[in-house]
Amino acid sequence: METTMRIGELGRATGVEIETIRYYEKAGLLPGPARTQNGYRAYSQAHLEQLAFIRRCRALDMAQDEIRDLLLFKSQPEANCECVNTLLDEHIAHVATRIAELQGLEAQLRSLRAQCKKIRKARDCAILQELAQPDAKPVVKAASHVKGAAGAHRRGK
Amino acid sequence: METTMRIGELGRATGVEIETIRYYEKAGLLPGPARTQNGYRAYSQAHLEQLAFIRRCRALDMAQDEIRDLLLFKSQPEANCECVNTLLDEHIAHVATRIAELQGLEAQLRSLRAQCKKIRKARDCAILQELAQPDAKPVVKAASHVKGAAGAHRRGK
DNA sequence: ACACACCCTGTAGCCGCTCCAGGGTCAAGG
DNA sequence: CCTTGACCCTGGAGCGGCTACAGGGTGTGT
Repeated sequence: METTMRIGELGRATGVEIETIRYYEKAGLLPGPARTQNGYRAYSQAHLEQLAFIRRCRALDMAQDEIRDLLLFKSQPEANCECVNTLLDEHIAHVATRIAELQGLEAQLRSLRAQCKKIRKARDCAILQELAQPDAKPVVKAASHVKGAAGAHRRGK
Repeated sequence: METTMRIGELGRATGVEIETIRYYEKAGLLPGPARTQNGYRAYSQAHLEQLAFIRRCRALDMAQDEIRDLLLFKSQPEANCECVNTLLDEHIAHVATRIAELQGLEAQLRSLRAQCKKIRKARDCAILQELAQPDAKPVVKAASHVKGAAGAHRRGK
């Protein structure tokens, strides 16, 4: 009676790449499903739902740790949900912080860009000059603040 | 005449960790310095300036590729600086895009959070319920959009 | 003689995937 | 019966930008 699906079907149904699904299993986010005789993964409806849940959390930029916590809460219907609220609040705070950082960054970048309106020799480029100048505002200090964030949002593929 | 400094001094002077400096050398951002008899790195003033330049770029969240390009332009004073401007414009665009994404995210998170005002049993928690619901707006679609960005700004240490 | 601060190389880990090599399984078509 | 092709498996490497550690050498002071 239980309809099961293979990994490819599950991937198509959720829009998740096969390799990512296997990765979630290895990472302990998605429980390992039953196997058919030939060793293929046989997923149930519950797996599909959990995978969709994971993806929605990821779409909200939650880390695996956070998702694991949420899954745990979900599996304990009698627990009280304060922790969920707290987790979400903290996550929102992190996102807000990151936005503020990036906005500061953008302002700096725009002011830097405004230094050079016309095309000149690199030697005279005000942008390169400013980047080379040690006394350029608290830019360097900012580095430690942004720490761990840099290069994060890199262009896809 | 040339005052040289060891890696520890350079680190202190720039606020960059020793391991990071060695990493930049390996990554081709900072040229490998002369060595003393015992094999210690002996950095010149030029190294210090280049490292500071790199850190200012990193503080502006530029990728290593971008920094390498900038360093190249800097080393070609006769080239024209249009490329610098273009690079910066693209970088600004990326930052702006990321900000917009995160703002959308924040709005979603806040509306999700607003679902649960009081503390209840996890079973009844509207947040968990909404995350479990497949038809919750185009959240899932957003996933592919944010792709490559998730988990990026993780809390430092 | 020893402690201690500093330096070296090389390797592994973090996150969230993504991709690849090298194989097995199974149904349809020649 | 054999091949083709779509699908599946495992295990490992790679991305960026570091960070941390193991296991050693060097140089100064007590």
